[in-house]
Amino acid sequence: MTYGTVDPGEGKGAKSTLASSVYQQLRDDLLRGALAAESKLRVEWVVSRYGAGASPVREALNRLAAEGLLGRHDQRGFFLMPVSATELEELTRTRCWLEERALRESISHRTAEWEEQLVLALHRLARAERRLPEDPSTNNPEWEKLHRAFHRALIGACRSHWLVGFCDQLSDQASRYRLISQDTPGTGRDDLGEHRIIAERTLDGDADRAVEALLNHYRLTAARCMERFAQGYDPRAGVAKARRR
Amino acid sequence: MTYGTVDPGEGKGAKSTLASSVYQQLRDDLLRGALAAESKLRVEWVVSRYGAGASPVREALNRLAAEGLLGRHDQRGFFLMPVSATELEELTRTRCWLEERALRESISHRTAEWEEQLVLALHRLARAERRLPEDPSTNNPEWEKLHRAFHRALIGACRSHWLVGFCDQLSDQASRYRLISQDTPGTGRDDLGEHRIIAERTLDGDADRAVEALLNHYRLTAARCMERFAQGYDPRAGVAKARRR
DNA sequence: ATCAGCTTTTTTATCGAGATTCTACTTCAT
DNA sequence: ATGAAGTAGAATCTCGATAAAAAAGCTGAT
Repeated sequence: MTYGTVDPGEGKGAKSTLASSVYQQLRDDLLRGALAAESKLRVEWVVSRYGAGASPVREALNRLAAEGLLGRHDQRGFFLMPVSATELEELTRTRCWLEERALRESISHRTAEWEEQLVLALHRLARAERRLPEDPSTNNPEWEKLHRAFHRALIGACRSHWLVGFCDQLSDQASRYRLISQDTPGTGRDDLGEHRIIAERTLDGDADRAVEALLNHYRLTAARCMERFAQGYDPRAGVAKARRR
Repeated sequence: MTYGTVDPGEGKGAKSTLASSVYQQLRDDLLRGALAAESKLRVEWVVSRYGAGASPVREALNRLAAEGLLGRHDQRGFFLMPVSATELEELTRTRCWLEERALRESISHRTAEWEEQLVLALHRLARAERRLPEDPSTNNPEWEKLHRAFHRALIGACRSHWLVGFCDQLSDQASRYRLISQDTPGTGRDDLGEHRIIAERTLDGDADRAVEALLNHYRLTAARCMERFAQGYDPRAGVAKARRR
């Protein structure tokens, strides 16, 4: 009847805390779009789902709220941030501003090591399948990871961990929209080709055209989400009904 | 002599939670530079200082860590983020990138209401004293608040709450550096004049020159902090002794 | 003296119960 | 019916105690 009867060992998290473990899992599920249907996030529900006490769960929720993936009203608990077309627009706009700056700085301060990292990231991305082989209707988490790593590598030489962090944060938000809206790849789009062009121009030091390709990449993705959004997305996720105080 | 022995009702925070209250107070103290001498932040210490249980305190610490004001190592607690010259440099650089973009967007999407807010913010700032009248060696919290409000108003029309949030975050960090290094105003610097010029050029729609003034403003402040830093700042604050793992 | 290994002390992280606050529902008067 | 007031239920938030982990202290051999 020890404390963590089942828990801390569960899986791999050898020396991490329960709070961090819940944080990670919940975050993954958030980005995966797995929870977008519910607006309110009751602590008790999270507790029973991830098998941890209220205290670590609350810590995890607080972190996620500070990151903008959840919302919080004092004495009224936590809720999933609603999704909307205008929010997606604002998100994309901001993302383009920051990523442009980051990419330009990266290019103008490039190092040999950074270039190698980028080549590597592209290669790995090329090797991965976007959809799961066994179930082509589901996104491949491995691809998602490599995709993020590629974009991360792209701006890795910008000499600002702040800017990198902000881009990551926006990237998380964008992922959420993309996976919620079930953006189906392959439909008249050459994912790999787009990334290859971005990398090529970047490695060539052609900042203007690299930025152009990168921004088009983001805007195209956003536009496709918007479509799905408009046509048939169940708006249950947006029900947060921002209540007054 | 505890802080809020009588706790939640204390003062005005009628319907907020203890966690939020601790968060606010601790955050203020962090920015005020009041705690910079200690590197480690023991939970028990915070508990006894702010008069709340461990759970709300931990929630507050988690929020602050997610914001970058604190650091955290699993199973090893929280610590104050160390300060350093290179970090200040990186911070300033990032800040200039983001604020430039925000100001340009604000100017090119300006509205009458935004302009009025800006005029108002400048007026209020002009009325406030930077130092406390009774003790000229201490910064006036009221001025700090109005100063922040001014810069916030400046970028208020940029149409991105994300960008505004990022700028706020960097602004917090910059405040911390400024107040830690005890940047003494009045020494050969016309604070109000700088802000007035920024506002004028902004209201004139002269984006290029407004940005120039704004960035000079930030860079000058950073340079003054750096001086203080180099000459006589007690580096106890930076002792975080980045321990491996 | 120095360092590995063990013991003690300090600190962090977690749980379970209880107090407080909000929400939903019922009742009653207009 | 509509709306206000009161009540029962559910959820959030908080505390105090306890387990787990890390840090500090100690012993003894090389």
